[in-house]
Amino acid sequence: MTYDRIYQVIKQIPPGQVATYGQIARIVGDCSARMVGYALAALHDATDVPWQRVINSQGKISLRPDFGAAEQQRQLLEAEGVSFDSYGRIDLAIYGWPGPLGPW
DNA sequence: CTGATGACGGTGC
DNA sequence: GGCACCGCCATCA
Repeated sequence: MTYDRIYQVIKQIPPGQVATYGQIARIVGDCSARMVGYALAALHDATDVPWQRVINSQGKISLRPDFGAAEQQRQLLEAEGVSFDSYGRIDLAIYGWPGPLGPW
């Protein structure tokens, strides 16, 4: 699985923190954020990957509300202590994942 | 094998 | 700050 690399990085995201697609792509070594997004799109409900902690550079959920996953994602993050603003965005300056090794 | 598509990012206007 | 275009690579028809 080519996405395994991406999943491994996402699994390293600690609770209460979120990471952007670009962040993941950068850590993995692949600059193509699309791969990260597509990797998550291939996920299923029963997965060990905390996909809810992966958001776009805007700090928002890219998923359309059609699937209802966005709502689930928001609830999961709120349960971890991540706060959403009135725009439904996350403050990356606070909850942004610094990286697997710490402050980058 | 070719073409189109997709949970995006960055840059330019 | 928002919108348009390009690139990037795996997957599907």
